[in-house]
Amino acid sequence: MTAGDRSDVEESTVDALVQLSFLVQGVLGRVAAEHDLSLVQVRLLAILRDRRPGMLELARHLGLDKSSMTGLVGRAEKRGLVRRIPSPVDGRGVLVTLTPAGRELAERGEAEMDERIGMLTASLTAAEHVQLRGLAAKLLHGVAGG
Amino acid sequence: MTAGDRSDVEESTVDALVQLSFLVQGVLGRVAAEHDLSLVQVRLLAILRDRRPGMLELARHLGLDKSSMTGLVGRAEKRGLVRRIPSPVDGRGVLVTLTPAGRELAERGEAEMDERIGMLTASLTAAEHVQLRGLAAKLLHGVAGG
DNA sequence: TGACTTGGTTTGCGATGCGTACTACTGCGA
DNA sequence: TCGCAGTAGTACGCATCGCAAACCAAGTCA
Repeated sequence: MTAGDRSDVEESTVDALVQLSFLVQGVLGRVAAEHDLSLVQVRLLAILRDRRPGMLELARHLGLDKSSMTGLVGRAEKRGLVRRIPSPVDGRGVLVTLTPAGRELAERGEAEMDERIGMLTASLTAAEHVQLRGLAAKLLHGVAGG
Repeated sequence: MTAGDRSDVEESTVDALVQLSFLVQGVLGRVAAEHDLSLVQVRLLAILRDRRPGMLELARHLGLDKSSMTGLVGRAEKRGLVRRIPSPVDGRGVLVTLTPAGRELAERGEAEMDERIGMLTASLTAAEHVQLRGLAAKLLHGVAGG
């Protein structure tokens, strides 16, 4: 083993985590595709549900280059999901906001994803739900925290 | 709530799961990118580590169209990671196999991913490792099992 | 005012993935 | 043995996606 000091037990945890992530992303991707959306588009709409950011801020949130945003927002705008509004405080700036159609799609999509992912966890007991949330929180924390 | 019969507690489990999957995929994607590979390429190499499938079988494993495989394998071949071998039993068929360079990259990449994902779980106790594997297994099972 | 910064767009490039059409080989029945 | 439906792959055209570099216009600051 290249990472010689990691036990087999830990390796298999890694494996479980990776497989799980592919499972979840697969479901998300499939649901998104049913609405002719990519995962990035979904995330875009999700962000816009409670914010009205500029292009640069969006790029930061999505981990994309600003030049990629132009296209992403442009395509979403062409589909009538999103609108560009000139910033009232900065003549260069643009604020991106959901259209009613975009909001509707965002909400429907989110509900559907909740449902479909929820189906995965349907067989878990209440205690297992708690466990899972706890573990996820701990893993997610480890990133921000240290 | 559209999915009205799902409790808030369950909703937040879904959220945890989704966030976790993005976290893991993000790490994987970053490691892959450091080697100029996409996640699909990594999966391709991983499959080839212990198999020598045809294009169609590969497409099934990766959930891609067969026409997408031509390009994927073609690019990998151009980079010297993979080789196409005419099938000995089927004149139409092609077997895809790792070159030594491809195998080397696949192994190094896998080790690195194990390590990087392992860093996420480093703070978990032994008991939590067991929990996590158990939960993942249960979720993954639910898919195949029904 | 002039230099620099900053928010966005444009352009060009390559990767990715799909659908369709096409080629070549297989297997099978008459 | 011939002929034909089915199968494995490829080629092509299209759209999305993401990056990098060049560029533009509006703000900032000395």
